[in-house]
Parts: sequence; structure tokens; C-alpha cells
Amino acid sequence: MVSKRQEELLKLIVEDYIKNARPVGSKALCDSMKCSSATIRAEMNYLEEIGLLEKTHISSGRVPSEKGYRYYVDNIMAPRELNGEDMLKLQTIVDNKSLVVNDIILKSMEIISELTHYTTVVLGKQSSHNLVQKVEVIPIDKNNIVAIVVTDKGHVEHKNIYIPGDVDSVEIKQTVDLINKLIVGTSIDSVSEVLEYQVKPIIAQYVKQHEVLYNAFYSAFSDFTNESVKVNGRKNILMQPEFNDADKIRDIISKFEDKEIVNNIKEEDNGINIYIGSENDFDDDVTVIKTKYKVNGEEGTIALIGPKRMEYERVITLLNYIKENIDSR
Amino acid sequence: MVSKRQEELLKLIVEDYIKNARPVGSKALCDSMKCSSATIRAEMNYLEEIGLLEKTHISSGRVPSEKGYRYYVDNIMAPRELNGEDMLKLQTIVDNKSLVVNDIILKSMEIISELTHYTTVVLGKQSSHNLVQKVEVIPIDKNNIVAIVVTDKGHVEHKNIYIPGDVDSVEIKQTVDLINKLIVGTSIDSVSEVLEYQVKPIIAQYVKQHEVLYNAFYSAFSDFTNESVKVNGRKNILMQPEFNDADKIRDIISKFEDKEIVNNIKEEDNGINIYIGSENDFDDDVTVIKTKYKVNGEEGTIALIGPKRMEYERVITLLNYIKENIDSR
DNA sequence: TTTTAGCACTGTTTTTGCTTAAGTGCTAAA
DNA sequence: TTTAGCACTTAAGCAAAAACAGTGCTAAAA
Repeated sequence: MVSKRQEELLKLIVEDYIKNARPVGSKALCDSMKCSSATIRAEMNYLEEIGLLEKTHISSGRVPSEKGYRYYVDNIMAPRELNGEDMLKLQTIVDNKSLVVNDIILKSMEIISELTHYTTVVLGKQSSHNLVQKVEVIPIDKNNIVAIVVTDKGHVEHKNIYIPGDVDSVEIKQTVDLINKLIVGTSIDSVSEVLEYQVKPIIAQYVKQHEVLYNAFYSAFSDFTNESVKVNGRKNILMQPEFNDADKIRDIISKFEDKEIVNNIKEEDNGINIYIGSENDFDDDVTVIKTKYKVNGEEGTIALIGPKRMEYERVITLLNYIKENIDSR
Repeated sequence: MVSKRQEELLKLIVEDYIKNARPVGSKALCDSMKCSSATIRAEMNYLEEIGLLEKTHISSGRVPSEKGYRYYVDNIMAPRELNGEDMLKLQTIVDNKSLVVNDIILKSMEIISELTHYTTVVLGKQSSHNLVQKVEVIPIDKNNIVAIVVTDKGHVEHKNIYIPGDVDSVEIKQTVDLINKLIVGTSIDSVSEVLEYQVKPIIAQYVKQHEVLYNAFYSAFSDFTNESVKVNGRKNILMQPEFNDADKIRDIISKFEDKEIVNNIKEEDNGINIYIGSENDFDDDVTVIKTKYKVNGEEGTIALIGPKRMEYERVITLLNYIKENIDSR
């Protein structure tokens, strides 16, 4: 069991450590706790025993453990109002009617990175449930055409397709018309199926070079969904005093360059989720806070990566603000 | 004046330092120079006097100065053949007919970053001289349309345009048709002019909400050229022993995040240019090697950033290979 | 029973001096 | 002109010493 006073003590230690990044000693808390350092030491001892605090060495002040942060996040920290300055900076973006939602997300996370001095990540992925609204195929020259697909949510993808020599331009036209006719209204992720089972058999009958053409289109359409990754403020997390070591910094930067690791940040869960230290797959020394968004057929994850010693309350408030504003669109 | 023997000595020192990143002492060179360390010391002394070598402290071995690297690059290093392994890795990309040139550049620079362990940068910019081949405007819903522009070189740009409420859809259609008619064949950079001086006066006559519509299109088309930046292998340059300091690493990473600094990498000059240390605007401790490319109406810069202690010969050879292959397309 | 003052104790950090290693410049002889 | 030899300089590593921060424990006070 954790007493009221112990909770108060933990709160003070976590918040002091978040602010100053130095182990917190018993003396420093006498004033706030209104008791002597000896009493505080006794309580600290208990909190350490149950695993909420740690010492960096035998005679050091205390530092919250992962479990300590977890307890703080789950039981102590209180949701806050968005602070005035943060609000001001975000509002101009969020309220800008002429921005596409996607741009709002990107821009907001950029700003949040600046405001908090943490790194933010936006993982976007065009929903495969989007329906094809229109397919355009525009000839460029003898060997090249551009295929453009617009979805019902306004998402645009294009691919340059190389047509190997000697394919009859009339046959291209015919194929394109057919594709146009058959593909509109299907979902992005079934495009390649439609190509294979509906388009292919038909063009096989009247197009000489049907194999060549089919392959060109198939490979162009097969991975038409575009996954985007944007990382803002890599430098921010590196400025944190816990990453004051060249090798550690290299390690973090390497992780941001590893596509697999970055894509792993993707969140499945709804709501705003907090992964402290070893709870996340990115790095044991950081906390990842993330949430899924889904809007206009575009879905993805917005995430914030900082030290475990993170300004949890503020960050949650900020992410909540963004999430609410996106969802209400 | 620099004698033949002094040049040979400089060459050995530069190449030894490139390889080992440690100041080079006189003893280590006795074998290659076929003379005693005392003689070498005397020659080193001279090379230092004329500013080609430096000491890190009074009793240390010698390190090339910026001027020394410059002399090496200008007068000593010899162009080489592409080494077998490098060739092999690049060829599969460069010879892939079905890749767009743009993708070849991106992919090649990615590979060069891996091969050399330096950081590479690709600054792409759609040429403003490209001609508009086709404009498509596709309605999404009451307030949103997507405008797509394809150029004669196969470059595609799109923008989501927000149409403020109550604009008549028939009027949108009329405006779009007009834009379509007037804009095809003009160059990307004169699109906004055409909009202002040809489209605007006409729609003003028969479109009620012409101000609103004009503004929407104008702002959408006004910066239609898309500048792209791709940085590969940030971590590589950080791994170099000269950047073994947390603050230095942070400094470099911050520079890669500063759009202005990165855009400054853009090269104006033709040919492959080498900027050693203070010769470049990026960072005094690095060398930037870059070259302009222009192909298919797409133009930009490919650059390679590494320590001053860079494998100049190899890097030049690699960039040359890419450049030649792009130019011959 | 809880709180507190006091003190011994323990790691960290910083300073200091000392030693070793690497490599130079200079001089005098080859 | 080249070389061997030597005195000299700095960096780097290491250990001991001193200063510091903060703890745990005990015995007395509340």
C-alpha cells in the first residue's frame, strides 16, 4: 500500500526530476513536505522497497524507477488544461480551414516538437479501404506513361510506368480504357485483384503484347498505398541530458534511420497510450506516447518520443487537443 | 615550391590519415619513403611551414591542413576506376530500365551512403521550365477538389483545394474548364501569371463568386513546384571518429534539421565540386562534395558529406559514375 | 508511536601529481 | 645532404587525496 503522504512524496520527486534531471535528495523536499529530512528518508526507503524509486548509487538521491513513472502516470498525474501559449501556437494551425487534415497533423506535430523539445513522429498510411474515384493515365512519350489514382477521400497517388518498346499505343489506350471502366469504385487494396481477374482475361483476347502491358500495370498498381514517415526534431531528444553520450546519441539516430524500428512505432490501440522505457520497442531509455488517428480514410499514428523523465501531463494534454480536433473533422 | 619528394610525402600522410584518423609520425613513413625519420621530419617541417601540414600539439605527428587536403585534391590524387564491388552494387540500380530517373538518383545515393559510410543528400526540384501537359480537377465533395498537374516530363503534382461554402458547382466546372483550356502548354512557373491575367478577367464576367474561386486556385497553383530533400545515412557521418563528442554530434544533427542550411547545399556550378572544411557552408569539420544534375526537366543537387579526412578518390569516382549515367539518359 | 537531530559511512567528482609513450627539433657527425 | 642521438614537450593513463552530496541508523524528543 502507498499512503497519501508517500504518493505526495513520489509526485514531488517525479516532478522535481522531470524538471532538473538530477537525483532528488531528502533535504530538498523538507519545505514542500513540511517535515524533516529524516522522515522523508524513511518514506523514500519504503518507496524504494516497493520499487517505485531507485538510487543511482548507494549514497545518491532518488530517481523514479520505470514502475515509479508508471504509478505517477496511472495514479497521480492530473489532466490539465492546455496552457495559454501552447494553445495559441496550435490554434492557428488547427483552425485553419483551408488546410487538409493531413497537413494539420504534420504541422501540429512539428509545432508540438518545438514546444516540448521532444521528437515527434507521424506515420501516415493511406487507408486501403479508400475507394478509387478516378484513374487517369497520361502518356508522356513512347515508352512512358503516368498513372494517377484519386480516391474518394481526395488522396492522390501517381506512378510513372515504363512501357518496354514496341507496344502499340492503340493497345495501351484500349487497356487504359478498360482499366478505367473496371477499377473505379473498388477499394485501393483490391485494385490488383481486379487487374488480375477482370482486366487480364479480357486484354489477353485482343491485345498482342498483353503480357508485357499487364506486368507493367500490375507492378505499378501493386503497391499503390503510400506509407509516409515524418520525424520532427530529432535534435530535441538528443539535447536531453540523459543522452549526453556520443554512443547513445548515435544509437538513437541509428534507430530513427531504421525503417523497421520506426514503422514499429505504429499504434494499434485507440486512445492515448504511454510506453515507458522497456515498455516500448524503440529504446529502453525513452518514453513513447502515441495514438492512432483515422480521418478521411487516412489513418496513421502520431507519436512523441522523449526521455522517460517526460512532462507527461503537458504532453498528454497536447496530444489530446490534437486528437480531439482531428476527430471532430 | 613543393618538390617531388615532398609531394610524395604529403600523399602518404594524407592517405594514411584518411585511413587511420591518427596523426602520422615520421617513423611510420621510413619504409615507404626509403629514408630515415630525421629526413622525413625535415621535410615535414617544410610542409608545415608552407601550411600543408599541421600538428595537433607541439610533439605530435602531422595531420593534413585544409590547404593540405586542397593540394592533395588538386594536384596529387589520381582518378580511379570504379572498384568491382562498388560497381556491382550500383549497376543493378543504374541499369534498371523500369525505374524513373528520379528514383535512380535517390536509390543510388542511398547505396553510396552505405558503401562509403558518409551521409548523402539529394536536393530535387522540379524544373520550373517544365510545360504543363495536362490539368485535371477532380471533385471530392461539396467543399473540396483535387487539382492535378502533369508536366511534359512526367512529373506529377497535386493539391487539395478547399472551396469555401456556397460556391456553385457549375461555376467551379466552368472555371476548371477555362483553366484547362488556357494553362496547358505554359511553363510551370508562368501558371500563376496565366491565372491572373487570362483566367481572372474572364471568370470575373460570368462567375458570381469569382473572387473566392480565383483565390482558391491562385493559392493552390502559386507554389506548385515541389522541392524535395532526402538525407541518407545521417548516422554514418556521426560514426566517424572526429565526431566523437556529444555536442558536436548534436550540432551536426541540428544542421541537418535546419531547412535553410540543407537547402544551402544546392550546387550552382557544373561538374563535381569539392568544398573542404571552411570552404563549405555546412560545417567547418566536414567536406561536402556535390554536383548539379539536370535531367528530364528535373534538376537538383546530389551531395556527399563526410569528414575532411574523406576518401576523395573513391568518392569522386562514385559520383562521376552516377553523373555520367544520369546524363546519358 | 512517530518524528527528528546527529553522526558515521559510502559512493561520486574533482584535483593533483606521477609515469609512460609518442614524436618532435636540433646538433654534430657521416 | 642524410643520419644518429638526445633533450624536450605534450597527451594519456592512473592512483591517491580531498571535497561533496546524500544516505542509514540510533537514540532522544514529541
